[in-house]
Amino acid sequence: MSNAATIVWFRNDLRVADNSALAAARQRGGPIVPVFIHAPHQADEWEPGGAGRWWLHHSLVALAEQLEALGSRLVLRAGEPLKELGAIAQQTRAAAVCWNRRYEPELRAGDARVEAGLREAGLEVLTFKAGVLFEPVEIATRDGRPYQVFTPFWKRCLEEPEPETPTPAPSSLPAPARWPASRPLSALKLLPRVDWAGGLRETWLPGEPGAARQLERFLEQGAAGYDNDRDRPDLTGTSRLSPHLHFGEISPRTVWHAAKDRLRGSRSRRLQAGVTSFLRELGWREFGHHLLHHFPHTTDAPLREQFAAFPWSDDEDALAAWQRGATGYPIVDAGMRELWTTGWMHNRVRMVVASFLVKDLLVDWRHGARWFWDTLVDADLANNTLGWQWTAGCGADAAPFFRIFNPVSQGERFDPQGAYVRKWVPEVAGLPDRWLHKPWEAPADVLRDAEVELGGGYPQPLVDHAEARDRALTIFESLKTAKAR
DNA sequence: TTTTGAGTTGTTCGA
DNA sequence: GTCGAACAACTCAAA
Repeated sequence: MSNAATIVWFRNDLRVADNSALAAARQRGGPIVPVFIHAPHQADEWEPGGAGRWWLHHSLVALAEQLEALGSRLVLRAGEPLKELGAIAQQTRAAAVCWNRRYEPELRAGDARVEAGLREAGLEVLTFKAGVLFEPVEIATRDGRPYQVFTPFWKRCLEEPEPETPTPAPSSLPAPARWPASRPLSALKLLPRVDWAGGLRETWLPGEPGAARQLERFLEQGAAGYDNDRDRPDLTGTSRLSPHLHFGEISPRTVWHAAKDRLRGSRSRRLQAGVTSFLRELGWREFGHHLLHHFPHTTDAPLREQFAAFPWSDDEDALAAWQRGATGYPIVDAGMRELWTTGWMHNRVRMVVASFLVKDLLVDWRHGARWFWDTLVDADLANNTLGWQWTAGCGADAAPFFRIFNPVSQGERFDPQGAYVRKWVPEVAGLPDRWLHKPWEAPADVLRDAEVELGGGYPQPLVDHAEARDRALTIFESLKTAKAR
């Protein structure tokens, strides 16, 4: 055992439990220097948006508290990671730097440069798997190629050895003789200047304890019904773990094993089915990382190349109406407003609003991806890219081009009593269920009784869905013939 | 190399 | 109201 200090560089792993880098540093025996470096220009093209920065701020507060409870601290810095880590290593006489690996293209390249620089400076660098269940390079087809279809990908993952059992949080962390300088959190300027985050505060508890609580609550209350209820935005049928997973406040291994443990001693078919489909959703997260690792250009370009020629509309008014939840389709508007207020949107509704933007309004999926990126607290490059490309039909799925969501029938199917729409679109709340998802079809007297004025308090539909659908199908058709020629 | 089976989440029409 | 078929053709993954 060496007595030299070890730096643990925290990034998207803001937790002390099942943190491989932290556990390895602890094993080395010397003092530990936990560091977070705010480096907003690491990924120029995809800098975190406002909602993500809000979350990060609070997650850092929580991490600092966790570390203090273990007799340690969180050293906050801003600037070039290589420079900062080098300086901290000198001050603390550290011999090694540990971190958990990331998979986003630009971050991965940056990490490689930092690793090379630190080694050049004579430091040991140790990196670990902690953010995924299966690393992108571990999973390949028989031909050694990356998977592009989910089902065989996940089947293959399930043939792997079970993900490692999570390691518990260390019971204490030895402090260095002298702490290096740390900036105050406020200096990172992560919080919005104008406080628009009230809805976020009411909805979320960022940080490791909040993540653990959320997982526990989900496994107790949500897991058994997950198979059925996860599609219902009017219920709390989903796990709502996405932002916690994104910031690494809980590890996917912890989620995996906790979900499996929940099955122990239970013979409930529903619970079994719920846990299986929940784990499959974790699998989609894995698949997103797998694809982004192997196809790094897909953040900004379609995976299926013929889609590069898609004649997207540049209707900025339509995009703006979608963004502020004023399309005239209640389920779409409800989703967009939920997003704006809480920094999150139910997964089923994400598909509906995305399909509407891309296929009804014919707006480039990249505009949608950008908006989600800026407004989601769980904004994650891998998941966001996969989701939008899937919706647009240009992604990994061999997409049947006719898969166009009907915002009315989706609303009626998944928000049957209208609780979700009424919550987020109060302008139409007075309508009876029958007309709630299609106010423009309601008779005049029904509208009057419900105090709904179309084109006044609530907009007329931006487009006619049936016409929009035909338009989209025609364009998809032309893409095909263009390619055949 | 060639063949074969299959692909998260849909919609609409007509019986 | 419910159900099955049609919506085309392509690409992926495995045999």
